[in-house]
Amino acid sequence: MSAGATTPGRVTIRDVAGAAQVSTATVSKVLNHRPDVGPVVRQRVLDTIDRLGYRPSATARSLRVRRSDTIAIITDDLEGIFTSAMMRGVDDAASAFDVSVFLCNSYGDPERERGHLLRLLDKQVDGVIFMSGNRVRRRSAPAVALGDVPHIFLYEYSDDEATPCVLPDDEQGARLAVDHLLAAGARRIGFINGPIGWDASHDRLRGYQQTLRQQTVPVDPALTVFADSWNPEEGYRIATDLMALPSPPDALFCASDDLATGALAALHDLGRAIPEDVSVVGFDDRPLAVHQHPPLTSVALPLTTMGRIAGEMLLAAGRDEPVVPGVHRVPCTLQIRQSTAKAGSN
Amino acid sequence: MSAGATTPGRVTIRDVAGAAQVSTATVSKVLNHRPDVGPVVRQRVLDTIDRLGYRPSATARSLRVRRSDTIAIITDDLEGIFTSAMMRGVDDAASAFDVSVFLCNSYGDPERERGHLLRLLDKQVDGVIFMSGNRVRRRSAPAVALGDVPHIFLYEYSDDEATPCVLPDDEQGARLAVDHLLAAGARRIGFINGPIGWDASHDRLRGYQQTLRQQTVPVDPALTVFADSWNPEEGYRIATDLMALPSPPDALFCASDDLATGALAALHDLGRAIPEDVSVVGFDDRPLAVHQHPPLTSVALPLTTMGRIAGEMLLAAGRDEPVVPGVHRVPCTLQIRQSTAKAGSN
DNA sequence: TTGAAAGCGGTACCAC
DNA sequence: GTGGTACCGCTTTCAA
Repeated sequence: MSAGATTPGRVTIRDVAGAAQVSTATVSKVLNHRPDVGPVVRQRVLDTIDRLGYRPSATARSLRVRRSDTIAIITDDLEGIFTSAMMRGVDDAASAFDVSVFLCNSYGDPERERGHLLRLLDKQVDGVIFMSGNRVRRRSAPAVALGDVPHIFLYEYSDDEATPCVLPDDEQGARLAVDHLLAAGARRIGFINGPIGWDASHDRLRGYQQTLRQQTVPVDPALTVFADSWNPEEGYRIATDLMALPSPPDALFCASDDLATGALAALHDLGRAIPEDVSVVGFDDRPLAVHQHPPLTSVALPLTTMGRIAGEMLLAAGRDEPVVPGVHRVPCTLQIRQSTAKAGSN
Repeated sequence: MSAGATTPGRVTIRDVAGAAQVSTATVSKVLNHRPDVGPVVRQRVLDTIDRLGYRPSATARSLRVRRSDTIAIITDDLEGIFTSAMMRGVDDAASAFDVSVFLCNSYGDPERERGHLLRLLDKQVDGVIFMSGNRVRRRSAPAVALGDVPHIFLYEYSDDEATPCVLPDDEQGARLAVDHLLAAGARRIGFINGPIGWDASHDRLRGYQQTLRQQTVPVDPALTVFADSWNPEEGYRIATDLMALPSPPDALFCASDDLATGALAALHDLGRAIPEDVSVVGFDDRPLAVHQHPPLTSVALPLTTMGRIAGEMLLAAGRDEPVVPGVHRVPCTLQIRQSTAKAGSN
């Protein structure tokens, strides 16, 4: 048998040092890619390390260097429809840097958030992402003062302008949709907007109106309706109303895929052909969009990208790289499917 | 100013000891609710602790006691439709014990799983949950030998019978559905089953057949169809076929909500009234079920409960409590909505 | 280039 | 009941 760990449990840096005939200091230097180790000694240490299957204890290291190579996500809604895509983005960024991610669910309750935060601080997390699982809204400050622990808001924001926040570019997303509909020949675009209480609704309305004006298409206020909820039922109701107008729309821009599915159902019931009679575009590009009849063109929220950016910013902050405070808007993209007519096909 | 930490950074156990005129050993005992501390000293220590706002370093503690009060979830699909509900269950269980949860996404890639596991082991995790984000399937052994770190399979399983796994009781779920349909007066229940490659499909078929036999209702093989996928398109196709039978079904039991939505669409297109002409029940009880027309009765997977149970079992194992190996089936529940006729209303 | 040794912040054994 | 102190496993001066 080769010389190995004589200690019971895990093999430690001391075992390696012993077996390689060097001090623990030297092993540590090799581990951390320090230049001040002779090539032959370094190689001997390296060999010993994998002969013994040595793995440094992250815990011991954390205690020393006061970093844990760990970040955390605190979300108010773990089951929110947008949660997992953003989490994946964060996870991707973290994994790329060998950083682990804690997941915490606060249920939107400051007391729970506080509990999680304290525990995270005790565990030396290197950063925290506060993430909303649903539509963007302002939130209050973190339930615990974070001191010098970097943190970022993801899909939500607060009064504190100093801490960065990452949001989708709703206005630009709306422009994408309207541009596409105009190019497809639409001239009267009905806008089934989200409820009036949400920031996204206002941003998207701005994008909608600007694009029309820019293309010198008249903006008819009767064509814009704020829904009472983001649900299909509202989409159905509003689409029905809009199509009953004396001069009905030839396209519908819906602020969510759910609203759009309701609108599709309404158009079916009215016997309108999609996209021949009226084109429909949704917003969010959730998986259900592809299963509609016809498959739904939709503005995709850049959720995974947002998560990745938030993760990268946080990790950069941890490495003392400069971090830009304020709002970071990530552009949406358009997923074109069969619910909208092809360009020039009016 | 009160006597406080004189050291720069965080306040440590030594600061508390100094300020309270006791040894660090005593502070530690108070922290850990050891009985061998006098009441007056204990109180003095307690007071000092919150006067100084002292919080013990979890990292230092972990190093000593070789526990991190941390568990991990490794999933093959962070964005799977069932992922977040199970995660929430795990999170609830963990939070109740002041344990934090690492979230890792392997993308189903053993190499990534390996990377995550090594990192987790380095960080002294107290346990690992391997979780599938989609339908239950057999998986290979963990990509790294876990030694004495407890682990559990959640919504997946492996050959290794020694490690516990937590699964939904698909057979019982099917019985629930069929019982309900029979009670509602159905006599010819079409079964739009999942694809044949999935365990759930076979378990549910067994439940379906057993219930019929038990109630002495004839089992017509022509009424059971394995779908090619879990998607609505398949549900539409198969429902159409079934309704074209010489003696068509008076109820449809669908193995997923997606299949059920397809079936609903088919029935609409055929002009059949739901539930008057035919009752429909889905499986999974996803949020979309409630938005169908009519709202869909569905067998609910006990996802959050499963997550909670897995979390609790894992934590129990960490505290050396007995853990039952083998398969743990968690019962499904039935969400009754308007797509099925009321009992006795045939 | 290499190593001895002093911590990081707790815990727990053992003596008093 | 209370305290002294040797660790847990690693990093980091600083001297040789």
